[in-house]
Amino acid sequence: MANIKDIAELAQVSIATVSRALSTPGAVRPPTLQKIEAAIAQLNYRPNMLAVGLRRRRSDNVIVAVPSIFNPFTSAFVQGIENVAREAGIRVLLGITDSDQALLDSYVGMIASKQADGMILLDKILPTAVLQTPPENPAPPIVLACEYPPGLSLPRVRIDNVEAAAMLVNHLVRQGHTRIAVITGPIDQNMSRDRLSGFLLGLKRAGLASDKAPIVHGDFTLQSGYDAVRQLLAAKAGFTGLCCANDEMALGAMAALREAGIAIPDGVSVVGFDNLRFGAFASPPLTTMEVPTVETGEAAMRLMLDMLRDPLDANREIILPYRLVVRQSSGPAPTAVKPGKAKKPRGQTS
Amino acid sequence: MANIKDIAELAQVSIATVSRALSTPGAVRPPTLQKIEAAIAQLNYRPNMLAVGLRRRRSDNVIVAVPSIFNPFTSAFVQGIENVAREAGIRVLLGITDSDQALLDSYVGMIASKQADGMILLDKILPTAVLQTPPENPAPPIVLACEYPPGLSLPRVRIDNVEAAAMLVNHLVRQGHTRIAVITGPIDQNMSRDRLSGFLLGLKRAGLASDKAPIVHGDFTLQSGYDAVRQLLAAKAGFTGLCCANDEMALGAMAALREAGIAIPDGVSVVGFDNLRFGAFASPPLTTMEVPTVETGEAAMRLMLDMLRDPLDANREIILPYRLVVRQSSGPAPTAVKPGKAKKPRGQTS
DNA sequence: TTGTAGGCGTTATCAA
DNA sequence: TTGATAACGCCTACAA
Repeated sequence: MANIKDIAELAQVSIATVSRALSTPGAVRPPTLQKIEAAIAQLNYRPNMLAVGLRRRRSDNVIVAVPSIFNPFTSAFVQGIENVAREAGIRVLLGITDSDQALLDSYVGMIASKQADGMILLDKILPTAVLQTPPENPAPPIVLACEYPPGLSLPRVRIDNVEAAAMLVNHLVRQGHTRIAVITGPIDQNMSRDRLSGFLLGLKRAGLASDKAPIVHGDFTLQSGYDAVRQLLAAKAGFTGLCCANDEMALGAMAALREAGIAIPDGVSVVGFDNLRFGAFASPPLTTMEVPTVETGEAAMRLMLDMLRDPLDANREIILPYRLVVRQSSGPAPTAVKPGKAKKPRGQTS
Repeated sequence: MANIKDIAELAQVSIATVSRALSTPGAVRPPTLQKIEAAIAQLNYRPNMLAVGLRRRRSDNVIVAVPSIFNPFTSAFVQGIENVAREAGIRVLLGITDSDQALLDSYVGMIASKQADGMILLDKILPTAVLQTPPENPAPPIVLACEYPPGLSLPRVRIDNVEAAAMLVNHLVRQGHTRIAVITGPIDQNMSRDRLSGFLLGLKRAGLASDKAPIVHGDFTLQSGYDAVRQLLAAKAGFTGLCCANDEMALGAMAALREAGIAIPDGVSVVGFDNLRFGAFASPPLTTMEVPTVETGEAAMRLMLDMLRDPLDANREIILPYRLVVRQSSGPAPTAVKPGKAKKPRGQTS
């Protein structure tokens, strides 16, 4: 593979000039530039970015640490990051952590070993390096997109999960629902806790006893939504509204309700969170809270670019908007509160 | 940030010894090793992988090029790649191409610029560098996981989409279906074409006129499945079985059927492809063809490791198994074809 | 077993 | 505007 020296020889100039032609073409006389460009084309030369990075002391890589990629939210988030990374000439390294501390720390280590310039973190756990906060050396460039402990002052991007969740409850309350059950996400996640707080806040605001609301803990999977409803029904929790901490669980929950012969929304109104595309085509289409997934990734990457540019300045927080999407899975509360049976899920109008 | 020289000074040895301690600890006397390790710990030293790569002439990065990450199949595929990459000490770079030739070529360029050692490609397009096949310099290390033009001899991993699709048709045929419609994926993709061929092959094997089967082209999205069914119904294509080239379209198709008041499977049996997890919780649960998504990624990465180890040897093809998953969206063909409202079992499109 | 020294391919600092 | 040349941090013959 040709290197800068080969180009210099072929073009009859010094390697310094070739380097300049590459980085500051304006500083090279046009005829010289042309010779160099010809040589580059002829030898099909590509600068060795390892060497460039070694000299420039940066890699132009940003590592994105996510707990799992089996997740539409993650996909969208990564897509957003890619969008702005690409036009900034930054490569995105994907690190899957399984929420394993050692694994996450090893990815953070890639910053120290110059394989990446910074990290965007979408995980419930935090790197040891950040938690310990060694006072002398500054924390590595990290942007948070999920966990946000109060003590730390890292740049972060998020939505107001609390208010968004409260708005979902409010939507049900305004339809006359008073018995509202909740399926939470994994409660070791900050986001899940926030959404739960929001659901409870919504109940409280409506004057409903939030401490008596039936609450089941799920883990964001379809199966856990399904199981949660079975559990609620077995406990005879008599509810007409069901708030799920994400759409995937809501879809699982709807499957369980159908199986139990409970009509949606005539028997139970179901609302989800995230506006997954599958929700729109469910039976019936799912009412949900739309959160800006791609935009979250874009904002996170912009924050990272800021931070890389000026590590001190970028201590910011970005809060993105949310939006209620009403579809047919939610409707007026039945007058008599009893999960009736044998009604086939019917109808939808796009 | 500390470098190897700092360690050498602190440990009172030469940098060569430190380097050895890192790469071949056995070649260093234990007491010396201890001093070095102590120094490394004290200075919190991490080797600069850019410099290591420059010397060793490799990056230990593999780039994975995918058209989009908004796709459960892609997610699983990448997960599989990560699985085996991690234990091989290889980092995975994710490149999203949007199926854009220039973008893909720019990712391939990362191999020439030493940012990555090879590429795993899950896309319908191929790099210019591969297509042109410059006779002198060998093609860059690329593993194919989707497109597989006969002319090329790159390592590849895939499933037998043709036979798998035929098996789906056979499943319907054995239930007595004779009027079977097909929704294809984007036909510019090899995989879509294969699945279509397989559907047609299945019809032919059953003695059904495959050239008269109603066929609508979709693009693998929920919406396109929905639209396709509307189109079929509008054309009065009178079918009792519906083969979709992926689950996502099948779910969209089911939504459209429900909307039209057609029962599933009593009016129309629907089968999909991929065994998406959402299919199991659909209404009714979707019959589908399970393909080994994670395993495909794992196999692709193993092929890549082989290729990196010995570029000449690794000209192989791996074909992975598939499995029919029967759920409630498919059932016996109705004896009299009159699903719900407003539909006659006559006429056809193609 | 350890040390010396010459690259790996670039960039950047000086002079010229 | 161009050219020498010294880093960047590490690895690896080759010597000792």
